[in-house]
Amino acid sequence: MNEQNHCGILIRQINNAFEKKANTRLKETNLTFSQMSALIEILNMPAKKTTFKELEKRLSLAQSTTVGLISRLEQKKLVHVSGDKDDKRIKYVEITPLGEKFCNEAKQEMEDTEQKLLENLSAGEVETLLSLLRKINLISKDI
Amino acid sequence: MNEQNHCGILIRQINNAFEKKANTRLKETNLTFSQMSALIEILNMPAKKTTFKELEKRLSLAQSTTVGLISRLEQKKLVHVSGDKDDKRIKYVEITPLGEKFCNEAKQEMEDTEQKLLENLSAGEVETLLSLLRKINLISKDI
DNA sequence: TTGCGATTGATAGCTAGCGATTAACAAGAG
DNA sequence: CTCTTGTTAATCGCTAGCTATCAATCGCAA
Repeated sequence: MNEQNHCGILIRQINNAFEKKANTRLKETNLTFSQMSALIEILNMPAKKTTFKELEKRLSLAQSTTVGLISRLEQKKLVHVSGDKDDKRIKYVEITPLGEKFCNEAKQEMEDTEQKLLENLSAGEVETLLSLLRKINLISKDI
Repeated sequence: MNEQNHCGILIRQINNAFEKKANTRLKETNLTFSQMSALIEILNMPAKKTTFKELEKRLSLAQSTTVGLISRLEQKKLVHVSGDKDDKRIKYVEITPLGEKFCNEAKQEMEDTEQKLLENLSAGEVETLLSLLRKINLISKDI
């Protein structure tokens, strides 16, 4: 019925649907999908700490979006924000133990949702899809 | 460097990056990516007309989001809204000639952006990707 | 006919995302 | 040292998306 051939529109629809479902499941954890994605990215960094600027690049977000996101995480005590004593422009964001705990709980919910999204694909198809998505994700940062 | 294995997060990042770029290019057309997606969907319908409810389903949006989106398109005179004389709950949205003109201009900009996103993939890889995305898009509506 | 469940749309209040602008600061050229 | 250029963060005003809730309407069953 809906034979969509535009890659951008397809990705947008899948993203909207997935995010909606993930946020429903995440509601009990008091985290949004976006907030969880940020926490996962911080956890992947050495010392579980990074700069605002680096996080912005990793998440493909605008600078103004990153500020707001971190601010909401800070209010919930899930991250700790600090300055750099040498370069006063730079700010760091570091995950707290509470943040790490919440993140791990939430990650499980998201993985369950992913499972459902991919359940009609074979293991090989899933690998192919992930590999192609990783490839265009690299390009997408500077098109 | 950034070895992301979560399908949901990958899709989210690609979508953010693509939407950002597409909106930049679309700025001259006075349309957003989201508005253009809606216009394309309406154009695909017989008589270039559909109900609010049907559009909502096609776009995988929430009902409240659809109302706001159509309202902004109506303000720009790109769609025309009307009621059903039999069932007073139902509202129709119909694309105007102006809307069709804007949509076609904007579609070209989006396709150029898609071209860039996919330029590192072979023709076969693009087909594989689209086919897998279509497959999970169908599932995504009811996970 | 009345009344109840289902459907459809509207509204309010929130997070998330963007661009544009401003401010603070760093670093290098002269 | 001063000026200029580039980098980083903060803020404002907007679109977009969501849930929850309310209101109107329809259809059907009793």
